[in-house]
Amino acid sequence: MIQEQQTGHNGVDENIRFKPVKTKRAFEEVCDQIRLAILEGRLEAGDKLPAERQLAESLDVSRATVREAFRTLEIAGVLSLRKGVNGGAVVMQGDARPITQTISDLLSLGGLSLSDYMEARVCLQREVIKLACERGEEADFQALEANIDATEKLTTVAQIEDRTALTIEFYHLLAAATKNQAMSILMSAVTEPLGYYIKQIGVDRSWNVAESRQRFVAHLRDRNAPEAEKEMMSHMERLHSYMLQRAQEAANNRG
Amino acid sequence: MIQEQQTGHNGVDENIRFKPVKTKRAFEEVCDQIRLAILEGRLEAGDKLPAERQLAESLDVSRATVREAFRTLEIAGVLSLRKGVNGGAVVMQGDARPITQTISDLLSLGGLSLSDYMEARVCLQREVIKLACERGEEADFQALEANIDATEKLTTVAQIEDRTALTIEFYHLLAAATKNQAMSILMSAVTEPLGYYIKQIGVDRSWNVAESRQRFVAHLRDRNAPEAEKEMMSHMERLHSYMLQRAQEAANNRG
DNA sequence: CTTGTGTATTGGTCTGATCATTTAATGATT
DNA sequence: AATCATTAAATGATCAGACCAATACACAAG
Repeated sequence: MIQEQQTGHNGVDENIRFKPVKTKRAFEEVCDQIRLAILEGRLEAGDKLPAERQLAESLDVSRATVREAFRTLEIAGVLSLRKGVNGGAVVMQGDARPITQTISDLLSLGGLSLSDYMEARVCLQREVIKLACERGEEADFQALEANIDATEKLTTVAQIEDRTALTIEFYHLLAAATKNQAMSILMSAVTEPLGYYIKQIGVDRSWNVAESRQRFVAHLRDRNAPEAEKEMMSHMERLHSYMLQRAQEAANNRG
Repeated sequence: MIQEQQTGHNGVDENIRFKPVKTKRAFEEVCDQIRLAILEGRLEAGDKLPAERQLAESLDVSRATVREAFRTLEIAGVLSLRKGVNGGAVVMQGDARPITQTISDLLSLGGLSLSDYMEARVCLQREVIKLACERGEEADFQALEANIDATEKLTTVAQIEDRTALTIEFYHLLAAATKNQAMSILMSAVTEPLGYYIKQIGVDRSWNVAESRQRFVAHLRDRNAPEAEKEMMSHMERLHSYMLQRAQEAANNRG
């Protein structure tokens, strides 16, 4: 049963690398064709693809196959499917949600530990702060302050959902101040899954977040990256240790 | 056509917020149920779901609907579908590929600019270097050096594909040295799309990358993060300006 | 011009069948 | 007894054709 190591005695397996055989399924082929068309510029955002029935005939596959391909690309944020006359599959500009979804899935499936996740969040945040300090405009700072004000107004327990949404928005606004779309996307992807945990374990009410955030924004406005970073880091450290602790408690209760 | 602002004259639209109606499709409902089961721990990695035919009956939907749900979760890396006896849908630990795919899609669709993308890559790289300097072990450094050696051996034009693969692997190995799964995932997601561009526009052959990488690894081994960062940054700056230039040329040729 | 009413188009779902692949059970061969 | 080829059953992959449901546009009514 033990496969003998091929050590070159037949002369051709030193440099030849075999790739595992993977027969492609029909819907994957359709996906690839569409993605290739986009990559090569034959399709671009806003273009409408043929109707399912028509495309199925063109590609000589069943409608179900086209549907699975469309579904795949819809989930990926590449296509948008709309019903009705003048509906159909339209090419989008792409969507960051799949990234967020994947992070959430990895967290709930155990493919990613909470502590690794949160450390990465801190790392990203550091870079976001640097850029935001450099490029943030007055409008960005005002948006952040408006967000803090709005959050302070929501104090009742019933409003925890809205409060959480505002907290997440705070990080979005901060990321937007970097003027870098990629940083915004990554920061969102890494922030939104927090919402679930916050809802789950509640917030640490022993501590007023608003003050810390106000100081933070003031540092941003001063273009004082080190101080802004320090302020944010102490906040995040507190949040993360609180979350890890609560997660640990929950695990103990289960086990 | 201008909608009159509702200013409370009918008394009930001040505090009531309406959410847009969004009728969920059947397959989405199935997806949600499976994801919820995972989140609540009723399903976990390794578990096998009922066969399509059986689950369709349980949920009182058609097989096609179950299929679209399974397909969605398979693409997301949550499920693995296997044919044959004892096949079926098995829950996985999650997969980072959807993130990479999404970044690629965003790039090719124009939802993300090449320069924003590359800047984010630099930012992430900085953090990766910090952590790798802190936590990298001798085995990590040796793996990096082995990678550099292997890359140097591939010099012919025909081997550019393998060369590119090794370059991408270099960044994976570096990310692995952080001992942080999330950083590895993000770095991979942001590195792999490079492969396409490198294949497309070729490499800058006027410059020996291996030397730079060797110096870089030496700094890592010395735990000298600032110098390692400096070395890597100069490399990336060169690479990125080269890529932007070539991308610009390509755009000019098209337009 | 506005408003309501059809109506054709298109994605969403269902039913039911066949194909292809994989594994396990079976049986023949050594 | 061990090994190998054969067969059978389970399961995903695909196909075919039908109907449902939402949508936008044309058109009639007021």
